[in-house]
Amino acid sequence: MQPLDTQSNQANGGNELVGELLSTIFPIMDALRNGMRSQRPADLTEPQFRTMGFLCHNEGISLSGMAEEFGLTLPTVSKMVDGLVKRELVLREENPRDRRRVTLRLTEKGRSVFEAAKRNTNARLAEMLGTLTPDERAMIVSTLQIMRRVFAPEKEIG
Amino acid sequence: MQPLDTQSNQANGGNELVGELLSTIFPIMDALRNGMRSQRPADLTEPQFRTMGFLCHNEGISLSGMAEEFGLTLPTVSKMVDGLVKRELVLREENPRDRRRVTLRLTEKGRSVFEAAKRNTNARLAEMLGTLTPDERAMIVSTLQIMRRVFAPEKEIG
DNA sequence: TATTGTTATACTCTATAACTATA
DNA sequence: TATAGTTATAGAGTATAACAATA
Repeated sequence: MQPLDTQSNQANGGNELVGELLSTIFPIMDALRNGMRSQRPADLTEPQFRTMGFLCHNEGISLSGMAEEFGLTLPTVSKMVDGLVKRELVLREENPRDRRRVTLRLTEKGRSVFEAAKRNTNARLAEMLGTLTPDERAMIVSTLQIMRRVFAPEKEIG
Repeated sequence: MQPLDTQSNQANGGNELVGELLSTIFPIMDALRNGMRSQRPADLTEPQFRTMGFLCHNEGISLSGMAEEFGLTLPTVSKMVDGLVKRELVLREENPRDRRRVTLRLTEKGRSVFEAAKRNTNARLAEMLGTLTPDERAMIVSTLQIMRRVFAPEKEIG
């Protein structure tokens, strides 16, 4: 949102970048949250959106698998899943091979709510990004790939 | 964190970008939160960090000014400021010219805690970005400027 | 009457500690 | 004994509704 102290970020290599990075991603996160919240009552918070997006591609994962994936504690994901189960967006099922383990997946309703939130989020962000030229968008694509190498090295998009 | 459904984002202009944008900024936000939380007991949450960064450059702003700036409601910022006041990081003062109004500023402790969190956050992110080549960093700088034109048009860094 | 802010209430997100059930 | 998960508790962040004080 703000430069957060531009003056002191002009020294060396990566450091120079950080203030600009923060004052760019904060407004993006704001726009993202607005997109997810814009169609009540089927709206989702950012953690719920991430959780359901992950379940969309990792059906049957356990709670501890999710906790590790997201870098959160077990009680945190357990409680977050509680909320999604209460809204009938996610199913908690027992794993018969190891009855300590829970397996998770989206309900049909969950999938459709997630897809709607994603469409909405995409539409909002895409509309904003659509004001750029093709060259500018291509430059963003290349740069995002570089940034993912740094911040999400194990999660390249194929 | 995840692509969140790469397949369906390959159609038109801005839309193609959105999946890549999300799977890039989520891990960045994770790294940022880790940086802010890494030196207890003086750690800050992301909203606290943003609030204090804003106060750092806008001493004397009112609660409603902050609420508008952040796109939050008055009760929300009032309560968040409560927490910062309780930790003696922010001062709430009465404005004698309009006694309905509150003016806010960082305490000395607040300033030093914020600077420490910022140093820590910067160091962590800068270390990660420092693995890139100068050309790659220059490309990121240019791209962030483009993205700010889209998502934070009124807040250019001078 | 309109504006500024607080309080009451409720829900989500997060953590640590203590617990249960299963392996 | 170790692992998977839940429950208890607590604090932060968010909202809406109802309120008080000031203009």
